[in-house]
Amino acid sequence: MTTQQKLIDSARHLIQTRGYNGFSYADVAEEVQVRKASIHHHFPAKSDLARAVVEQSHAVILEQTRTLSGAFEPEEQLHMYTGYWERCIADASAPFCVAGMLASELPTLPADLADAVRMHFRDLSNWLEIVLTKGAQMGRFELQGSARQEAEAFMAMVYGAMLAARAYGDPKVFADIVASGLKRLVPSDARKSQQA
Amino acid sequence: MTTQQKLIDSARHLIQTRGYNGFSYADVAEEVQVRKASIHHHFPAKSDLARAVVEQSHAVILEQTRTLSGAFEPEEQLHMYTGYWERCIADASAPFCVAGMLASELPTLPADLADAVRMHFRDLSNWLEIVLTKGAQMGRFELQGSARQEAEAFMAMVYGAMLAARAYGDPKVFADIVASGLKRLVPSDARKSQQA
DNA sequence: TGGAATCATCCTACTAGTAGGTAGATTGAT
DNA sequence: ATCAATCTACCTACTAGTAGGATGATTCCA
Repeated sequence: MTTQQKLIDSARHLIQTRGYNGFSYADVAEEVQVRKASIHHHFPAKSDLARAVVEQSHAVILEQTRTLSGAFEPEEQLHMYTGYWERCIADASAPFCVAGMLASELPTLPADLADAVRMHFRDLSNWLEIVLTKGAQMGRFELQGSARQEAEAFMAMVYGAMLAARAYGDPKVFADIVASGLKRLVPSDARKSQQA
Repeated sequence: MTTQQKLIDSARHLIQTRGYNGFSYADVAEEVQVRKASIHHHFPAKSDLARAVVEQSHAVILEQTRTLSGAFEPEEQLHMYTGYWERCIADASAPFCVAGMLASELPTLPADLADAVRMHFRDLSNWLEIVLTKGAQMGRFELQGSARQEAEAFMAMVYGAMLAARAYGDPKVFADIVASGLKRLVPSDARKSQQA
């Protein structure tokens, strides 16, 4: 793996656990075992490094949602999305979404980095809206508001669940909250026939 | 107002907008128009100041929920709780809950401050659990899991909605998400009779 | 094929500025 | 006379970022 990628990986982990204002080039330098000046060679400013982290995460998610959308049913897609985070949080490999962490710090971020964060949220909620719309058309989901509203609400619950899991120091909290959120989308008659 | 209270108010505002790692004694000193050393006289360490902020907010919320619980119906109580934040976010006076902000930074916080944050979440979810239980007994709410689970999910959605509103830079996002969350708690037959 | 120039990478050494925090003097009310 | 509140002046540690040199691989060209 290239030094550049090691730097991004280290920065990602540090942002997830400590936030943008909570880590320094010195932290990255120690994790990757290079000098601070070497980081500046690859990423002149701290915001460049953080932006690279966000844009790479963004690209991965975009690719994965594209792959998922052709091959799986709407409810499976949602379940795979939440399941991904469930595993990340449970094994502590990624205890928080990078964009979620940065969103809480948004007012303090350099403009270019803030833009990258906003794009993540825009694309994620767009994808959720599409999945929910499709699921509703197929009769798999029962929406109570517009697909747009339900998508925002679902996304909010996922990020709120991450926050709660962190506050309680318990990954199970995330799983429980998200499970109840998924359950609410399933039509009540389908739920009853499953229970029977 | 005492200098001490001015310091707490300033710190609260700074934590809400910039987070614990995003503000310094120099920021507070400028807002309150005193020297840094004067802040250290009242709050020897930064974590002491932040803890005072959290504990004061905690006390206010505890008192308000106690007042509410005797005088209002469960659905009114929830509406007043979310309405409080709706107004805070809309007029930008308090664009984020202090404890929510600090929870995202939890791994970087001094132990005593982290404990204070955890207590806020514990008490808030306990209150929500009581309100939801009462509402369910009165037939005003239709819970799909245990009251405990529903309380955690509701809380997660409120905090996720704050995050989303910040990401989009639009207070209306918070209002929309929370409205859909409240709607979901109302039994479907009550909803139908309202629509009719 | 044998340099010679180029370039990316990484380094040591440094800067100016800011962080949280301390020592000790001054003020003013009780 | 005491004591809380505030101040000036300072400290050490750390921040992001820079200047410029060493290394080593690639490319250009005679």
